[in-house]
Amino acid sequence: METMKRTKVVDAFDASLYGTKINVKGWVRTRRGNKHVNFIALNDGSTIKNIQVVVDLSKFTEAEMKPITTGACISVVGVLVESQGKGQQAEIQAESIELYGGADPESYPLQKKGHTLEFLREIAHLRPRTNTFGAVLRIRHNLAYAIHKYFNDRGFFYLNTPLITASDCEGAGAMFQVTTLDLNNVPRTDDGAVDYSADFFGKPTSLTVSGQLEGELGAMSLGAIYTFGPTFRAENSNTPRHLAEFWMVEPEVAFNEIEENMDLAEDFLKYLVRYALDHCQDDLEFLCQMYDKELIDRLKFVVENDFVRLPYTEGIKILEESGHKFEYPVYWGADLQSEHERFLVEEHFKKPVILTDYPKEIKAFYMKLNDDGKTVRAMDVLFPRIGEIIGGSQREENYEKLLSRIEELNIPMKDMWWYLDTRRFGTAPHSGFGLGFERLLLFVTGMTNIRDVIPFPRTPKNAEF
RNA sequence: UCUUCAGUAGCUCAGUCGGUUAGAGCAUCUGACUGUUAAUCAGAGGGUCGUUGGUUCAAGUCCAACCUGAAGAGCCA
Repeated sequence: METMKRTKVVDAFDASLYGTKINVKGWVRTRRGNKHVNFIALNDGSTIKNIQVVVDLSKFTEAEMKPITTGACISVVGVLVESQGKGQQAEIQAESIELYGGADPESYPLQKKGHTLEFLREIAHLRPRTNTFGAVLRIRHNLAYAIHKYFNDRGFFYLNTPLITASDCEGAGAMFQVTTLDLNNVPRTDDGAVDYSADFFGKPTSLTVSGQLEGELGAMSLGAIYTFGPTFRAENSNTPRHLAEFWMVEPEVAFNEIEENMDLAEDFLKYLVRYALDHCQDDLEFLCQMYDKELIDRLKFVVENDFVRLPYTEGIKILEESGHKFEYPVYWGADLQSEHERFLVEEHFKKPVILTDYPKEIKAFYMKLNDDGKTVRAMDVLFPRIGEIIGGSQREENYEKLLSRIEELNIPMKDMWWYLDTRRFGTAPHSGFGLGFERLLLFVTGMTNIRDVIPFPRTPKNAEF
């Protein structure tokens, strides 16, 4: 087989290449035909499109063709031509084919017919070879890149916050413990407790549930930072919106007040959705056609319309006066349930809503108290179909007020002196928020289960791949 | 974790009132077909009916527990 430079499938639809000999490599999606001519649909992951390889069987032996089945990996050299058949622009007239690896058709689990998403979750190691997961994972990459680009272009610095933390009060749910102790022979102190002084860090440690507290340190020195990394929640949540390991984006900006925080969140979300529309057209069209006919219209709607900004108190009033029957009661001071959020976003306003100024009792200790003494400068961005996509706030910058909230809530702060130091030394107003990357991907791809927008989902009782 | 639904061929499903040999489509294999488009046509092979226990002359079917999956809820991003 002659050696020549490989052409990616995504680049093989260039009409200026017609008539030239090229080399493509990829995995066989289907092969069909008769005893004179075969057609191979070849995909290399560079695009959702397959390139059609036309094989004149008089030029190839039966032994050469037999292992070219769905799932096999081959390298093809041939002349790229405008397709003689309908259904594709270009095709390759095969001159030589090298088999890299066959795929026994009796045991290869992916067929050319459709599979359910549930079945594909059981073969997560192979599902990126499907159109759907190829599309989702290409969109995921593009949005990850867009996040870095957005912040970089605006002077934010990418801050790497720790994944292993010794603080047990990040305030966002159950944590996975990290230890090198022998669990079959745990060292004990005299009173029978686990002796963590013998552990790797000399104290109990966990996987982080949020980079926010360290992010605030970054904001109070570099001015504007963002984190983008994995976070871990040991909650026993079994829903289509929760993962035990997920990726979170957390910008934190010194001197931003809550209004500027909202401006940033809205502009950021619109930028990301616009980026996907501009750069992932083929993949979005596929997902739109196969799963959700209104997907692209909904994405455009979000980009083109202002988000509603609504104080919690007014939201409660709308819900109370709606006449709508809710399973959970609505009253001032109640945390909003999914049904309440959905009513506001999907039925009342019919567009994204930023809900602000929640009662302090239902929000985290670090949020800035309003002058009314009852509400805090929190903001949740609520999206249609997926609910809360962003949660954020202006942070309490006053040392005494922060300390009294910590005491009110009995938060163990013995390991958090470093966080309080930001308020002791050169404190300043600052704000930030957290965006669940997979929640964003649910919205942008139209997928309905969060396990289908991350390559290797981690959920209770599932860490197979 | 709670509620509901589901588990039958490699995949997607049907299986009546509990009844004697377990059904289809697709996939796979064999053959046919001179440009296919999830190709088409003909034939063949393929089953511990999630697991365990129970009721019954008889269980894929009824009962219980457990396992697994999904949807809704809670928690949250």
